[in-house]
Amino acid sequence: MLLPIENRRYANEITADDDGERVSIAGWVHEKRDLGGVLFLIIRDRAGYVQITLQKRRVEKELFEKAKKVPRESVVVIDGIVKSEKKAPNGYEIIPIPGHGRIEILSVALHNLPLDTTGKVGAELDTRLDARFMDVRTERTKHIFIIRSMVQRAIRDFLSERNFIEINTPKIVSSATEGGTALFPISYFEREAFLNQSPQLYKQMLIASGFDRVYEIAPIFRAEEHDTTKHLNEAASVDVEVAFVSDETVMKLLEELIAHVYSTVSLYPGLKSINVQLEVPKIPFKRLRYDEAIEIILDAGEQIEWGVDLSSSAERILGEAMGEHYFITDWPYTIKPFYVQFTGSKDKGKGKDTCDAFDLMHPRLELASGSQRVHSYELLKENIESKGLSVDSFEFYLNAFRYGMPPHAGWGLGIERLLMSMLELDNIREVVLFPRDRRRLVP
RNA sequence: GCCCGGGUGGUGUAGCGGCCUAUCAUUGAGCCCUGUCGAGGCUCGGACUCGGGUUCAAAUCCCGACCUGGGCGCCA
Repeated sequence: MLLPIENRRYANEITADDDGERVSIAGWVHEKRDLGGVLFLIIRDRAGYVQITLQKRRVEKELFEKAKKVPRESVVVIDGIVKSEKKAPNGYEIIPIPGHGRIEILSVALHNLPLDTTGKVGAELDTRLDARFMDVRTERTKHIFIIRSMVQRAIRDFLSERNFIEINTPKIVSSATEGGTALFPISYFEREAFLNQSPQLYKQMLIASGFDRVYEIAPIFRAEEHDTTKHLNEAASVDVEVAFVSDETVMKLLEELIAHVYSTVSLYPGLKSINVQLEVPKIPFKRLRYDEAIEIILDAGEQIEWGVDLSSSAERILGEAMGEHYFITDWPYTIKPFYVQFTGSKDKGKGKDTCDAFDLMHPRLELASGSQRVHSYELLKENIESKGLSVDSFEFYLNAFRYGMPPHAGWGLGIERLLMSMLELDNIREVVLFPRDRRRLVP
């Protein structure tokens, strides 16, 4: 390597004040502007753009020709002097050093790029996903994924500050977590196994281990054939479980987490290239009981019976009525999983048995769901049986409830849904680098 | 899984029976141009998803396959 590439500066580490300094820059050739006697190369790195200016009269002929011929999106290193220049973008440009000046091409890009990285010509999502590596070179997409990283870091910071232990649970499992969703079967040596739909059972088992506050950020897999803008077959979930607390406590934790994530992201300057105005939601979020939600939906003229899950249009009606984040609480017991705590007395006598479960809703879609859990071995076993599931296949889980299991509550939050709702994106695939959906397995 | 749209140069599009030897932008090649920042000007190259059918004539109409966008269902 001829150039000091490892001491290179990022675009945002140079200013007009560095006038006269010798620097090296490494990146992709974003644009070339050939004016005949002067040639501008716009080099893009992770942090931004730097203009390299070559004046035909002042540089060696070979260097000028080389710069003129370098294909867009090629990777180059440039060694030059910073020159303060009002006419240049950002108020400075890099001038290759006379006599020593050099532009080294580290990797030549093919032409006929799969998509335009400058934003002049758009591309459809499908085209972008096929060439995702190049799509991430565009401003908007790059910032979406930097924000995704910020969000995950903010969540980890928030939870570890509150004394949570980050855990890792298996993604290859022997049986379904809770029924309901379809699982992907895989071959595990001589046996059949599945990809995990949720860490639910394992995080609860760790509550019995004495880790009284746990969380995991990990993929979940759902084999549903849905093909919509808000579903994925592989998604990322933040799962939290807390011992010795009620559902109300974990709801507070959840809303505080959401507010924390929003306020962290709202400071990010890259938001403007996604064209979104981020308002930190006010907490506490409104609480809406399931029966109140049903009233609102019926008042809007939509047919719905007490005891069923909410349809997409029902969710929309509620979203419009609420206008901001809200919780739906007191769900019918029959539509929630066996590990959810039965409320018991709240609606006694009405034949409408509820449970201590909640969903966190954004006006556009559901973000999270959680509950107070059953911690009695007997009750849990009974629930598994009454939901028509096999007690035998849950033995490994039930065992954890027989030797000292504290009361506990928790939730699972979809990271992609949080991101798409926060960034006002129409398609959940926008926030996944390499999404897995009904049709897409590559790249 | 069901219902409704759509597949035109690398990308994004116009055209929707004959005027298509297919529009425009961007990209690429070449030329002119010393301050561009969506640089500009001129020249050139590059496409009708595939298969079958209707018709004197198909990018255009019909059928099938594949791909794709949206809605519903399922689901988080």
